[in-house]
Amino acid sequence: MLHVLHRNPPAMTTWVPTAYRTHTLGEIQTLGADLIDQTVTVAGFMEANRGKGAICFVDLRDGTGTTQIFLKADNIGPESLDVVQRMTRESTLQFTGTVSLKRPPKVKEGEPTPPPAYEVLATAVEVIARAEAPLPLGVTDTVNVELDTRLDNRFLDLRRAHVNAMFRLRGKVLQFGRQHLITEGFIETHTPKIVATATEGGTDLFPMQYFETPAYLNQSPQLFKQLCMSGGLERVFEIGPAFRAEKHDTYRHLNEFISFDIECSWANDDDVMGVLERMLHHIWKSVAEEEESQGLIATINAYRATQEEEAIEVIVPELPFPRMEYCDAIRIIKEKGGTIEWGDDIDAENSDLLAEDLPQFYFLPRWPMSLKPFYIHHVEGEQGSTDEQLSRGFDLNFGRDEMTSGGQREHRIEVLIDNLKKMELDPEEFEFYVAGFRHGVPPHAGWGLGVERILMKLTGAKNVRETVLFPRDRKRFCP
RNA sequence: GCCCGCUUGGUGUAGAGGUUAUCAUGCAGGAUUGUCAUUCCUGCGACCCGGGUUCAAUUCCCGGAGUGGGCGCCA
Repeated sequence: MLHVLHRNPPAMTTWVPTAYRTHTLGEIQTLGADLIDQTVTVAGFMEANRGKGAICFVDLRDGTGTTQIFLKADNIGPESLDVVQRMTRESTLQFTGTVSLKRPPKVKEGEPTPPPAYEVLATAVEVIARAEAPLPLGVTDTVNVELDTRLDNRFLDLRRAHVNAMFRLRGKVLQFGRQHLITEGFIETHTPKIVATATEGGTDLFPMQYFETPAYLNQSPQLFKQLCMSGGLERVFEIGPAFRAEKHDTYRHLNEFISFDIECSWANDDDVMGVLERMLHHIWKSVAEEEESQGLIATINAYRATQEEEAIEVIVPELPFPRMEYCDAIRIIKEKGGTIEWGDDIDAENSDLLAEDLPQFYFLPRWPMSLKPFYIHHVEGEQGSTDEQLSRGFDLNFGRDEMTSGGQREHRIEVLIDNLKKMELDPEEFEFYVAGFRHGVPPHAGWGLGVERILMKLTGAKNVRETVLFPRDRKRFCP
């Protein structure tokens, strides 16, 4: 039932009364027994009104839950009653009244009686903003709405319980991830988003004007977080936007996304894979165990049930995550009949073959150096099956989808300059970066994780746009 | 960028070369009701744009626009 919203705030949250309300609607339910007969002022969106006669019921919704407002002509006056009865759905209303125990619904014999609920017996109403009708999309309607229609009217879409839950869950995921990294000694940083140099090779960037000079929106915090290592910050993380002007159009790509990045000194690729799997494990475990997060998942599942979609289940991944080295991945793909040669990138079709046996998280370490960017470290003597140089770069996949790429970074300045030249990049253009390696630098490693892709896996979203408030893609940058 | 599909009331859909274009949801009005996905009655509201074929096109063909899926690339 869609009206069962799992939005009551956790006990630790304090909702201080504001100019427009003395209590949240969630509080009316959670504190109801103590509030009986007290006068309260509440405010919210009118989800529905029932009753055209001498009485009327309003389902009022705010950010914490839904509560029924009971109106009787005797209490509120015939004029106010009429106003509410004629009110359009999703209008914002403010009610003053007394808290009372809601009469229990009639239940069929044999069915359990629901727990006590509370309502507000209204004595006054204030229309704050009347909603125009019809709504571009129904907030509580059971009809399916296409993603494009939803995104055009995102503010209304967000009022839908399962969509709202998605973004609350997004906040939770960021909170749990942040929490974990802090316990491992990482500090939160921010790197610039306006950059002078093409970050990793000069393509696929959004150009912009910086006063008199051309500049770009940064595609990744990569080079700057490495400079933090040279600066002795030792362990940093950043949760921030990255911009890529790639003209892709798929369920998992955005032109602006939030990158969850870390960089860690005195560490190699294996060390930061450990950080990554511990962090993801913590996020999944927290979502699976924390009451409020479970409520959000339940809200999403309640909606999925109306769409006849399978319920999502938060399966906490076991530590350590499986590791499948690049060479083994190539071998397995070939065994399964996939078309691939050593040195090729692993395309979607071949990823599907790997995902048959590894449907959840797994690491793909030790890619060929030729497939990795200039800043990735390699160890001489580590050769693949065709004798070519392996790198210390890795990916983390969830089934067929790439979640993360990371690796140990090249801290040897001669090798770094050599890499730049081999990849036909001009070391001069990267002078601001290369300079950071001239006066001592710790070996270091790190990764970047797509927050939206994590959310997709957690919530069963089939399109990454579902996990972003106002997604930017090839065709959309408004709203 | 390439390949494939789709476009019908506010939303989401069914459908046929020709009669009043289906259903759900919604909206308006009414009856009933301490309701709770209320129920019942009445009404409202749609064939993406341009061209072509045809006696007749919303339906078939071509083009455009929009949109969805797959791929490349990536997080």
